[in-house]
Amino acid sequence: MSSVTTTLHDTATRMRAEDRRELILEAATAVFGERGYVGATTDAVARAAGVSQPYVVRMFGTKEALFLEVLHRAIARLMGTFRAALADTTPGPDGTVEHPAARIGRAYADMLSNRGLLLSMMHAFVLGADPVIGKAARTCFLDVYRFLRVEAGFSKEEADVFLAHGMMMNTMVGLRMADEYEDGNPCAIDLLEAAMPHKLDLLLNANAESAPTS
Amino acid sequence: MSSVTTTLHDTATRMRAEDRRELILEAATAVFGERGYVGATTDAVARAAGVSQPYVVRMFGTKEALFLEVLHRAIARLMGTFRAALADTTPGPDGTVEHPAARIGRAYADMLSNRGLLLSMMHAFVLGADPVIGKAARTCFLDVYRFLRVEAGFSKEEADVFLAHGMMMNTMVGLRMADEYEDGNPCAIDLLEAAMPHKLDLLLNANAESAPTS
DNA sequence: TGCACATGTAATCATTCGATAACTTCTTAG
DNA sequence: CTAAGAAGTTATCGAATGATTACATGTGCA
Repeated sequence: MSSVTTTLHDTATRMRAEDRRELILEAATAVFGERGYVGATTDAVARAAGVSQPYVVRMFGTKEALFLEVLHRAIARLMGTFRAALADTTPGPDGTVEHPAARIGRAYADMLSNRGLLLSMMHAFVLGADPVIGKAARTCFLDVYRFLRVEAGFSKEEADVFLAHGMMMNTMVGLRMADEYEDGNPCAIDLLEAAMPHKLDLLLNANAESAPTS
Repeated sequence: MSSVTTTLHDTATRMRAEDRRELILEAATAVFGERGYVGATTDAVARAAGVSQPYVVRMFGTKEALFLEVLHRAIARLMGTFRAALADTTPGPDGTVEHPAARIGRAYADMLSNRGLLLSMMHAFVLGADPVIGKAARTCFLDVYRFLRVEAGFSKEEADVFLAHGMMMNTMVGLRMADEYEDGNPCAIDLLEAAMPHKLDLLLNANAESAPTS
């Protein structure tokens, strides 16, 4: 068995650094989302990515640099998804094209399944007091706001309502409120129906996905 | 000088444990709000409260127990403020009584000055994966939702909109977005005007308050 | 072929942090 | 006045963690 394990391990190693980097960033997004910046350990990221802890540190320099890259990639992916939704003007089954706000809102709901991505952002958003992470988080949030106002043409009020509901949904994800829903807690069911109209299935699917442990 | 310092120190010590407990909880609320549950250290709480680190640990048992008490006190204070606003039916200067939602919304805005209180809650809200803190955080959030629906008579949609904007404002506080506002960042000014209509002064006042450092 | 570089790992270090133990000092009831 | 308990500290420990160093191994190219 040992030889089999060793063989499997050997065949799995020796990846191009660029690809390994992606694997680690993917794992780090999940771990940071689950435990937050301080609570996540470079060792947990390494094990989730299947590499050794020193390799993670050496590839990104510091844990802070790794988190910043996770944050920037999360925002980049969010904005990429938004831009694609904004540009997608193919008519629906009824022949009409949805309003831009509706298309972007749907795109956001689709991202609910990527818990690590949204929660890595949220963890950054509550670390404004950190001189490095706080500054980066403010810049990222303002980038999203600017996109909504300038590129998507949202009014102040539209952008406010959109972002507010986004923060609300992120909070539901962060709280793992779907756990209470699945436990049959009637108040939680009521709350989630209120907060995630037509999007509950997406949240529950996200909840079903496994998260890296230990 | 040493004797003076010693004297001052001596006169400041020897408080009733109950009062000292309040001091520590107040300090812990600020520290947890600024650094989060994992990032906050019992030593930072102790120094902010003017006591030794082992005293903090022994009084509350564990850091986790201290955080849970901070969280529950924050929610209790929030709900107490909401209940007072709901019960306060004194007419305004124009002789009319505000709608309950407007009164509670104003009460929430008044709490923006207590950054530690709101952010300790927010940090708990993104730790849903923690078996102890996550469970407590879900229960607290559901208590607030139940209050809005049952006691304040909010509809599902009203509660959703209220909570969503609450999460949005908390995020602005967590991001220290007022720093960008004060730096004159036009996008930040636009965002804060959108997110905090008629409440910007309260956020900026909160920003002016000093936070415990080191 | 063989060497130079890229891809990793094992071992270890210094710090930090929560927690515990043992001790000191003040206060107060009898 | 004095013992007993309350209030609080100093010293210290063990575990966890980010980072560093040195080393091993596979791989492509002249």
